[in-house]
Amino acid sequence: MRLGAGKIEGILLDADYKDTENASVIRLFLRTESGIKHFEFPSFKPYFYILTDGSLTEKKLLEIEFGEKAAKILAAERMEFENAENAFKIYFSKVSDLMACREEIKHVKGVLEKREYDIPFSKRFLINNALQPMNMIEIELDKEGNATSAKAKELQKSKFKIYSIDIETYSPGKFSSAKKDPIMMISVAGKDYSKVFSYKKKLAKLEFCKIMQNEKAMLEAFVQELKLLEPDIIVTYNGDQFDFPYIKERCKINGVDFKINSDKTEPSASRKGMDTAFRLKGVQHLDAYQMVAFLTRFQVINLIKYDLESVSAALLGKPKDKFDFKNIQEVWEGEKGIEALAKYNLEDSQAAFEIVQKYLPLSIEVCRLGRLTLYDASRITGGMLVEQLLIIKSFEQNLIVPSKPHESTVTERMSQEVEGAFVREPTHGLHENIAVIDFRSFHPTIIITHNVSPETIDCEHKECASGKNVSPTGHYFCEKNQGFIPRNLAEVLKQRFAFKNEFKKAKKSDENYDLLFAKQWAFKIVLNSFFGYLGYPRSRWYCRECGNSILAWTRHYIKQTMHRAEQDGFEVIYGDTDSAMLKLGKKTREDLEKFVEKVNKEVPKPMELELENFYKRGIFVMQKSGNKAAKKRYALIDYKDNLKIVGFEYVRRDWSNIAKQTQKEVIEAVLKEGNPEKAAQIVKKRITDLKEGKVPKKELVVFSEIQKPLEKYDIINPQVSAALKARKKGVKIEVGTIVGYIITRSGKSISEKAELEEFVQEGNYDADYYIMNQVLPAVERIMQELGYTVEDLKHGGKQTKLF
DNA sequence: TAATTCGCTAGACCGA
DNA sequence: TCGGTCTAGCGAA
Repeated sequence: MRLGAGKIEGILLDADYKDTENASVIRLFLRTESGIKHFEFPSFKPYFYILTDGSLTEKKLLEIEFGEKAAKILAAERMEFENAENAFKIYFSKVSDLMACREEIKHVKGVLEKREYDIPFSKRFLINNALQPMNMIEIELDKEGNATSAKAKELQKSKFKIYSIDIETYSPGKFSSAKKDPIMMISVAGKDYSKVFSYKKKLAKLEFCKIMQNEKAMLEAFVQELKLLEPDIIVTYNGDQFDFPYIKERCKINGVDFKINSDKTEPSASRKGMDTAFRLKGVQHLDAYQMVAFLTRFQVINLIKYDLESVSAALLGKPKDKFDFKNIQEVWEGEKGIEALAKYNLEDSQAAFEIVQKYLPLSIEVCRLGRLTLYDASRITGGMLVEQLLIIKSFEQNLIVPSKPHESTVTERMSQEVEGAFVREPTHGLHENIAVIDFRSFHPTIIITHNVSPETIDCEHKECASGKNVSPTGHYFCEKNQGFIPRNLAEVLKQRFAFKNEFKKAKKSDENYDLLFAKQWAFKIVLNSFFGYLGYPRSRWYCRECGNSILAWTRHYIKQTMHRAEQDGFEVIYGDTDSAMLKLGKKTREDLEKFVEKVNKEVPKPMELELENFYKRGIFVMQKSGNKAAKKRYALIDYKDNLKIVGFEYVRRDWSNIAKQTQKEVIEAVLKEGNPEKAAQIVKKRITDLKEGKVPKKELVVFSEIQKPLEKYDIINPQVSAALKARKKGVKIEVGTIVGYIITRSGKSISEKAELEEFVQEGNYDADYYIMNQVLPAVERIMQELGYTVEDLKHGGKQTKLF
């Protein structure tokens, strides 16, 4: 359609391919000055590799027919790879021909293996042409308007057109069903833009409402508006599962064209792992719920609950009022309070919009790093991101990519046991003047230091078998040739440190502050995912013995460091995986710094021990049962009075606020003020409040995730019991639902007493439970270290002794 | 379709 | 009714 040769610039939004009768053709979607356009690349053909015994020729390959349609290889080319022999690159006209061939090629005489046959065509194009979605690219067009080349342009700060949408649906029964229940309203929010589409006349007086005749007209107006706005990104909150499939179904029922893809076709749900995702072509669908899951996976954020209200409150500091959906039917039909519903609908869109604004830079860095569309980048896992990066590196370094393992291999790999890290049993009690030291990027630096890689393990060189890369497991790694994994990981590590340093120097007011934060974090994500990927059963670069060797080295190095510290006169009080806690005693900070320096002269580069911080005071407690000090739970306070609480109930979502808050205040009184009497008073006060029935229910909620279908539980614990009761009342409980429950006064066992928060009246709580099973256990072992018993705590101070 | 192990704790379940 | 065992969930690294 587009005629005339020339160049076009634009932001790359998407890549896919289109099938014509004879060919599969790559298309790139660009945000150009005149809107979102797509361009076709007919010269790029689908391909994969075969490894042969050397007996095959190009001519022979071209004669073979595959599948029912007798698909043929378009062209075959001999290839030279460092890590494979007698390889051919075989091209096809269509992806369907490739698929037919890859099924049958193993039966061709002379073919030993197929490789890179499962890399999607459009992803292949982005990888091979070094194209980064969400970045500027330049395309060259020939006279017919076909694109002949595409190349990345210089990095630039991009502004995207982002609009967020949300729907409210009619739900006379328990849940809405797209087949019969209409959409009541649709909100759209963007920068300086707010609109709600509906069809209730009463809403007309709200300036942001656009009122149509009926649902059909509303849907038409909404689709029309999207076409007009032409966003680069459409944001939803759970649009993968709910909004988009629902809108699509309602459009179908009402006979409305839902052609919002940038190529004017209808979008559809696609599989993404176990779930379905909703992919748009060109314009990118960014599901903020998926984005939040992504941020959680990579520990950028840590939230208790993942509904939009909680996420908005936690990330934006804006608590949203929850609409009372119990009466939604009356509201809609009687129109009483319907304005509040419209406002609520709009606020949902706005909240999702703002969440995306805040974290989009990180997702965009992942797009660039992995040459992934925003749709893919925002839903990717750590393992998949590492794999993508290694595929890119293989292409750049002229290496052929290993295949994914068969299912039987995966099962076998899953059954392999691996010994993990070392955790030292702490010295319990209250300690003063503590230093925490740790190895920065421990796993990655061990991989690089000892050249750990699937191709370097137990190499044929005799010298390597007794050299510096012999792991405590007995396996050894080549000293002569740097492995694929360490080589590329070293590059990631270097970039991560560079960006991290740049970010540290940056000021919040700097223009590129957010960008630097995103960059260093994106590299951190990849860096930390490499080790897991080596031991991940579906990995293409799986190496269990590599993983075991790395872990054996972590145990070796941290124990050695602790030993050295003791030799130098420090008291080691704790350590976990990559860290050690030292009591300075009579030693000075300078002594400690010298010690760190000394260790760093001993350990090979790029391994490095760092001083994390000095702490004024710290406390370690005993296990609840068993006569040992508890690992992975402690509290520290630094010299600026910052508390660091680790592992305790305070950081866990499955404890009530009242227990957590009391624990925090107790820790504060003990560590900051060194005042256990005050701590005892705090506990006493809480017990009194509980007894008097004064405690508001939001302080009593315990959160827990339902991790499997309710029927599948062998043991009915409190959260399952509460969930089962709630389901009967019409609450939707799915795998992954996080329920908040309260222990009430009605029932015998704790499970019987558990009810979802929303069904509990203020004041209806089992005070005894909250005293004996929440508040006291949370503070008991802390106070025990200071010589206080539970009885002391109940009375608000130490009981006078008889003597 | 999916990174891992180590560790702690609660509360149900179950047999004596 | 008691205490041991098991299921379940979450956090540290």
